[in-house]
Amino acid sequence: MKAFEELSTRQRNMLRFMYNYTRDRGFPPSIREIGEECDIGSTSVVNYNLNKLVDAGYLQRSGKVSRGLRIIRAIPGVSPARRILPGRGFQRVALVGRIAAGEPISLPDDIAHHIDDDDYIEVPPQLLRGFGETEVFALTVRGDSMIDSMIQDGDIVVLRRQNTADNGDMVAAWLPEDSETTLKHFYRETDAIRLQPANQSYEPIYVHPSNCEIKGRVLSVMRSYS
Amino acid sequence: MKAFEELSTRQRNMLRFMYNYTRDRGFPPSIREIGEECDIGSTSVVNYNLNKLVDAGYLQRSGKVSRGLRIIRAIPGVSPARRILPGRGFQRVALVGRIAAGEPISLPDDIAHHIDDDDYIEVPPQLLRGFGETEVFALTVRGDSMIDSMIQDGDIVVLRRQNTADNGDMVAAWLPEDSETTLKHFYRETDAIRLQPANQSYEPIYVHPSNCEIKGRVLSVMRSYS
DNA sequence: ATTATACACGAACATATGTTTGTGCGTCAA
DNA sequence: TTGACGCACAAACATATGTTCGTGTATAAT
Repeated sequence: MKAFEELSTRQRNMLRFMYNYTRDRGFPPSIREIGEECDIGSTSVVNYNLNKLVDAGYLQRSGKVSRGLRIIRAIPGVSPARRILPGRGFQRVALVGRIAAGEPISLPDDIAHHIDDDDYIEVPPQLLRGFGETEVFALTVRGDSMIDSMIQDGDIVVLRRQNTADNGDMVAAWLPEDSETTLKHFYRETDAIRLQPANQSYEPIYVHPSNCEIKGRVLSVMRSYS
Repeated sequence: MKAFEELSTRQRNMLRFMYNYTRDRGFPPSIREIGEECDIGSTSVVNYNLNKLVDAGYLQRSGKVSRGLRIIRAIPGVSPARRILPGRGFQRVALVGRIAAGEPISLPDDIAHHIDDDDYIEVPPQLLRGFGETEVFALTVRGDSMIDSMIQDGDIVVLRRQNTADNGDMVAAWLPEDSETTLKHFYRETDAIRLQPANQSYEPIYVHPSNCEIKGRVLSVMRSYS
């Protein structure tokens, strides 16, 4: 159970490479691929150091099977990023921008296209309500203008991309006439749309349907205190 | 992009096997292993159906590389369980109870002892601020009494167990004389403690230090809209 | 009947890949 | 010196594993 710093430079490089490779491709590298990347001429040297890493408690090996490697201990200097297997475990959600009262929400047309980018946040399953990675996105809230909806500066809101809403839904709405973006509970009245703050001590807003573009439904909010 | 139910029984079995195998061993199965498990006599049949799964949008294949498989779409009926790669990924946090204005926070003495229980919530790393599983716990907020601190009924607050606080910290405090629990920003003044709501439109509370037991520091809040 | 298509089988093939063996080069202790 | 040990290299070896080919059997469309 050696500490990471006690490993040789070569072994640290190998670990990092294996980690990144597995994260990016979904399966571990072969011995020869490790050698190539870490400038090791001979496969036996890779094999030798792999066994060292097993002894040090970082690796599991399955004998005789190709790519039979598994990193079983956290190593510094690597980013977790995307999951190897999809599922209702944790999901990465594209953090596509920010929301503030005075500016429209600008959404890239194709959220799925965002997949290759770096701006991601990991969201626990309870907060996703069953929706998939591609239909969900996240925004950072800027300013205190959403305070009547119990959302403050720095909060991250997770939304599902949709243009309609049911009564009672919390939605992100763009009000063209007011040049306002807001997060409110949606209620369709006979002649207007009522946007109801989450905090009872604030008054609802009434807008004409033509002055209310729904951008998405709010699924959840995450806040971190510094 | 076929739905899971449109796949043949054989293909569904293959997907599930690949998923479980990868989850349990850390790397994908070989073609022959898939065939053996799914009662397929010929490797070419496995190969054929793997390509079908690629067409259906469930799988990625890396040509010529052994075990070059990656499941890229969630499939029903499998449990995520352990992560393939270790890391500062998600952590389970004990959900030890609830907090409401009228009742004290009751914390089990040993949070670590709670580990075997079922009441857990998974928290993304950003919200833990580097603290470990044993020093952190979570509470469900009941009632609207924390509304001045931008926290509403149903919210889950993650706290670090501690009895002191620095100025500006958001803390969970039990006020014995008032029989009140509250979440506020903590400020030590010359003669009293000021408990400042997060929402500027509410007034601070001043209490005597003897009437303020700090239970923990609030690290983050999670909210899910139904 | 004919063609096309989806799916399945077995066998042969090519090679990607883990394993082993022999050797050499340092450092350190006896 | 000597020997042990950790680490590295190259080459040969054995096999695990992806790929391809020829064939067969249904079912549906023409």
